[in-house]
Amino acid sequence: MSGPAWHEPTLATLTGRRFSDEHWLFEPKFDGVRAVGVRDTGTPKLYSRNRKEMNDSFPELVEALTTCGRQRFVVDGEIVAFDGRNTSFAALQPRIHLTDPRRARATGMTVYYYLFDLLYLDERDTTELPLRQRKTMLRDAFEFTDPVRYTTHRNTDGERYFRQACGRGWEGVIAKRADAAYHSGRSSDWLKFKCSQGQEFVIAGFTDPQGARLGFGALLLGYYENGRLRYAGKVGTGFDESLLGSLHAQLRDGEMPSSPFTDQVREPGAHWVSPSLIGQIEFTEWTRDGRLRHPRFSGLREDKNPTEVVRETPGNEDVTENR
DNA sequence: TTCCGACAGTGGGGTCGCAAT
DNA sequence: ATTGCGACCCCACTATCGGAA
Repeated sequence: MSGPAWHEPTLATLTGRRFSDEHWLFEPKFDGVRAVGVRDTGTPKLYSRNRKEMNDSFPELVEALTTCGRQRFVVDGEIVAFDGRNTSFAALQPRIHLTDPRRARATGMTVYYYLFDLLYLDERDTTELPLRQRKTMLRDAFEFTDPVRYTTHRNTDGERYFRQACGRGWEGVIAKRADAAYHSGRSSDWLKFKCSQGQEFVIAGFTDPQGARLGFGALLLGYYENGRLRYAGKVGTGFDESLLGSLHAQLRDGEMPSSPFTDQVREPGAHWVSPSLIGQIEFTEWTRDGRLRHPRFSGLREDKNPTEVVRETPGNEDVTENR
């Protein structure tokens, strides 16, 4: 890199392993949009993970980067909006695609740019330096005033930090190897510890497969509320080929002509099945529209009656479970 | 030889922009 | 005015293949 220029960001690898290790440090996992900030003396640019320029969506962040005291730099961070105390992708979403900076500002949604890495400063490419050193340089290089913020990290006790993060309703924690150079693309030097949710859902339909897919595309999921079957969205991942085949056979046996849902489900070509199978589904959160976000299938549940399947909320936990 | 990482392909919710209806 | 579609954001997961160990 001869000057400050776009650099493909590091992507963290999901892991179920939690650990504490003196060679690793721990950061909050934000629920926002990844952004690489580049300035070569002129107007700073904000780029998405796929190198799409986002200046028009976040004009106040561009402005803040202009006045932060440095002429030539490349930084890595996350653009976030808050819903209460926590970062919220849903809150940010209406701004992401806006192409008119005046409209972006007019949304009234306050956004912040949390910086957590430094790739270039003044005349120097810093990507080969160890992470800890890059972070120190980053912290010292800029005047952090809203909406640009420095991302604080923990040096110790990653497991405890993870538990606290989940308790606060965060998305999770990113663990980073403290002595590693900056690596573009997917890397095992950065690991995601995700706080996940899961519960059972009734399977009440399925969609046709696309392309080379076998069996079915996705399962249509529901839960009972006051004796009526509410729609909770679809799940289309988590199956291997044999499960796609065997589940599809079971579903065909239970097919029925009309929708068992009380909600209108607009799903062209959907097949309806009598709600007797129950699936365990992992997901990140409920969306505003009552659908599952990032759902994945983790198995069939044989130990429950479909009518017992309800939407679980904090304080509405099934006391027979010990998750 | 076995294992691992990168990649392609399938699937999810949501939003905007634009063309077709 | 409404609807449908693609292109983006956020993703999870499986299958495959080639190179590293």
